[in-house]
Formats: sequence, C-alpha cells, structure tokens
Amino acid sequence: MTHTFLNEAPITTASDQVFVDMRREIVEGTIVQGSKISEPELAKRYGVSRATLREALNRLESCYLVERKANVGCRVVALTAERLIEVYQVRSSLEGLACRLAADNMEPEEVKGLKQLLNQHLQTQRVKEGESYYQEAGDLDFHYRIIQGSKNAHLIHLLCNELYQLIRMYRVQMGMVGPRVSKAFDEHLAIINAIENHDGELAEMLMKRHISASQANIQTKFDLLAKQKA
Amino acid sequence: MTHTFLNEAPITTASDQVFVDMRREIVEGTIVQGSKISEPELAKRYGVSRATLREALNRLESCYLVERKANVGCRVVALTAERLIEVYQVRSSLEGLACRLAADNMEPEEVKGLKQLLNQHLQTQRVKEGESYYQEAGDLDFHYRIIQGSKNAHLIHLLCNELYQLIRMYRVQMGMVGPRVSKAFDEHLAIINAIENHDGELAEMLMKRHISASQANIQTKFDLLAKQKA
DNA sequence: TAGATTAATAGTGTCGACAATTGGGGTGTT
DNA sequence: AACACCCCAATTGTCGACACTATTAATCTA
Repeated sequence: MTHTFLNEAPITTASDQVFVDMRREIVEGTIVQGSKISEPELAKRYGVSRATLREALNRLESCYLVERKANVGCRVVALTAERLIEVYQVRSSLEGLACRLAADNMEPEEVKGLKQLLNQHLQTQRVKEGESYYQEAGDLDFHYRIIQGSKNAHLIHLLCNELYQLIRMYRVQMGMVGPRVSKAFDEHLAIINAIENHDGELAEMLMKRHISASQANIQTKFDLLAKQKA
Repeated sequence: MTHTFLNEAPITTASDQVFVDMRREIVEGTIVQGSKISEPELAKRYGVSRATLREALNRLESCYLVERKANVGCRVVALTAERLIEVYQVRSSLEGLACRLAADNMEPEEVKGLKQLLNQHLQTQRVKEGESYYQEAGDLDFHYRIIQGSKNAHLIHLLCNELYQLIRMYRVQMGMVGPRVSKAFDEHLAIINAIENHDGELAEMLMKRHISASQANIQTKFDLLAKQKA
C-alpha cells in the first residue's frame, strides 16, 4: 500500500489520476530518474489525450519531479548528491519553522495522538526490526503531523504537496542504511517532548538536527556509489 | 518600467507571453485580487486559445497568484492579513537561510557589486526622498542578489520564481508607509557587512529581522483598513 | 409562500488535428 | 577527413470542437 497524503484534493478528473499514477511511478523508480518523457508515448500508455497528460506534467513540474524546456520536452528529475544537499537545506529550514510553530499551535489532543503514533512505531519496530518500510511510512506520518500542527496553510502546502514527493523519491530510491531506525525514534521522542513543553526554539533545533542526520544517511549512499565507480 | 527577473527562461512560446502579461496585471492589481477568472473571456482578451491560456494559469498557480478548483474554475488570490503572516513566516525562514549561505558562498566581486548597489540607492534616495518606487525596485534587487549568492539552485527557484511575485503583489497593492525607507537602508548595510565578514549566523538573524520589519509595515495597512471599516 | 426538484446555461475537462520548432542524418564542399 | 549546410522526421505548441459538470433560473409541490 502506498502512502497517500490526506490533505490532497480528491481525485475527480482524469488528469488527477494520471498525475497521481505518474507521481508514484516516478517516486518509486518505475519511471527511471533522469529519463526523457515522450508525451505521445505516455499518453497512449495511460489511455488519455496529450492535453490531459500535459496537465499532469505541469503538476509534476510543480512538485519538482519533472523538468520542462520549451520546444524540447520533459525529463524526470535526476537524483544527484548536489541536489540532495540543496533540497535538504531548504527542507531543514522549513520543517524547523513548522516545528517551532507546532510548539505554539498544536492542540493538546494532537500532541497526544502524536505520542500514541510514536508508541505504535515502537511496537511494530520491535517486531519488524531492520525492515525499513514501516519506519519509512511512520517517519513520514510523524513529520506530516507536525507540519499540519504548524497551522500555517502556506507552509503546509509547500512541504506536504510540493516538496515531500521529491524527498520521498530520494528515500525510496537511495534507501536508508545502517541502524538509523532506533536512533530516529529517540530523536522523534525528544522533538515531541519539546513541542509538549511549548519550547519552540528547542523543537526547531532538534528537528533541524534530525533532518541533517537523515540527510547524512542518504548522502552515504551517494558516497558508496561514487566509490564503487572508482 | 516593470521589474523583471533575470534568471527566468526567455519568452519563446505564446503561453509564456500570456503568463508574463497576466502575472504583471495580477501583481499590479489590473486584474483585481480575489476576482474570478473566466477562461473563455481572458482567452479572447489575450487572443489565444483556451489551451494556451490554461497553460499560463497553471504556471500562475505555481507561483500562488491564482487558485483552481476542479470543475469550478480559477480565481485570483485574495490578499489577507492572515495570508501575509503565513507567507512572511516562510519568506523569513528561507531568505534567512539564503543570507546565511550567501555569507559563505558569495564571491568577493559579488559583495562588491552589492555595496555599489547600496551606495547607488543612497544617491537616488536622497534625491527622491519619500518616493517609494526606487526603493521598491532597489530593495527587490538587493534581496534578489543575496538569494543568488546562496548558490542553492532550489532555494533560488523557490524564492525568485515561485514566491517573489506574491510578495511583490502585497507590496505593490498594500503599499509601504512611513519613514521605512532610510531605516531599510541601514538594515541593508548591516546585512552586507555581516556577509562580507562571512558571519552567516549574524547575516541570517539580521535578514530575518529586516523581513519581519517589512512585514510589520505592510501589516499596518491591513490594520488601517480594518479600523476604517469600524 | 417556502421549499425542493428539475431544466437550461454557462464553464470546465478532454479530445483529435494542425502548425511550428528542434535535433539528427545525410549530402556536399573545401 | 573535417566542417558546414540543408532537409526530413519526430516532438512539442496551439487550436477549435465536443462531453461533462456545476450553478442558476424556472417550475412544481406541500
């Protein structure tokens, strides 16, 4: 089952469907990163007209999954170490902000739900130690809820609708290695505590560090690939 | 003369032209904020087909100037005090980041150019005291150059291509009041000094404050409008 | 008369076809 | 053999028409 984002508009139109389908295929690597996109080909594949497909491509461009050039065409974004750094610098800054705002604006029951979610992770994690999938979805859920807790609609849109799919793409295709799972759990716990105490500054700082650690983890994969070539 | 952004793709296609034209009209208020957009009507007005106009609308949506709902239509964004706060929280965070990065990554000649720009502002400003136009364009230029100095392509795109037009829209339509001009100059100067000294932390902090001050200035206009109604 | 139901009417979503542009391959020239 | 030029195929940009949806106006019912 794929992780869906709850605050998205419901899928009513055909281009919505193509957008969601293509997004998943790009994030998961079925449509390979860096490859060129042929509009006539994909239109046939999804059984829609080119106009509909182009509508979907426009939206994919909005969340940084494809890049267009006028009169040339469209290609899937390429995952590079440089871009990872750039994106994570932005992510760190924005989610840090979200976390600080959440410390002020989250309702008590939201915080409670967040703690329950974390306990739930602890359960499943003990059972499925090493299996990263649940942690993957769980981590996203954790971040997702905090972002929602900021109550800043613009920020929520920016992170949940625009940026997150690209981040997921790095995580899914570059994978997570090592014993990051349990460490991430502790970090999550510390963040929740800071939020519960309405300590915005601390919450922001902890979230930024948490994200930096996550970045370093993915970075490792790039370093490995580079060494493998040499 | 309108302020154009230098890092934009050149206008080759018809939808490019419509996009740029509509963007200006929305930012300047010719197309009034909050109003509904009729695709057939505007298509006729710009002398293009609906497909071309829709392409432009998609891009306007990407920079937060219009909002679409499926099967309902499109309307120009409404300027509200709440949204101003939300947008400026994000802006402050991102430009703070950009400023911190610029302190590390700007070339000496870029810093030099920035200082010259500031001196130039001082000249024109003395002559045209009170007239906000030059300060308007100059301030944008100042921020623009620092953002470029971050050397983070993703961040640059986010700020210069996606967010800035909306910020301009607030500034143009809500105006700037009071003796903010000379104060802004001093703030700019302090920021440049921090960048020159490669003091990223200070530069970030000063930029955030500078932006907060700018926000408070625009906020005043909303408060005035609210009082005027009562 | 108030409310609900239904029909007309814009307006949006989608389609297939045409026009304009790009990139590549082949030809010719020096 | 290297380079420049030109032509052609493929792809993208644009158009007008059709299908479907939502909103409004009119009609009917209680």
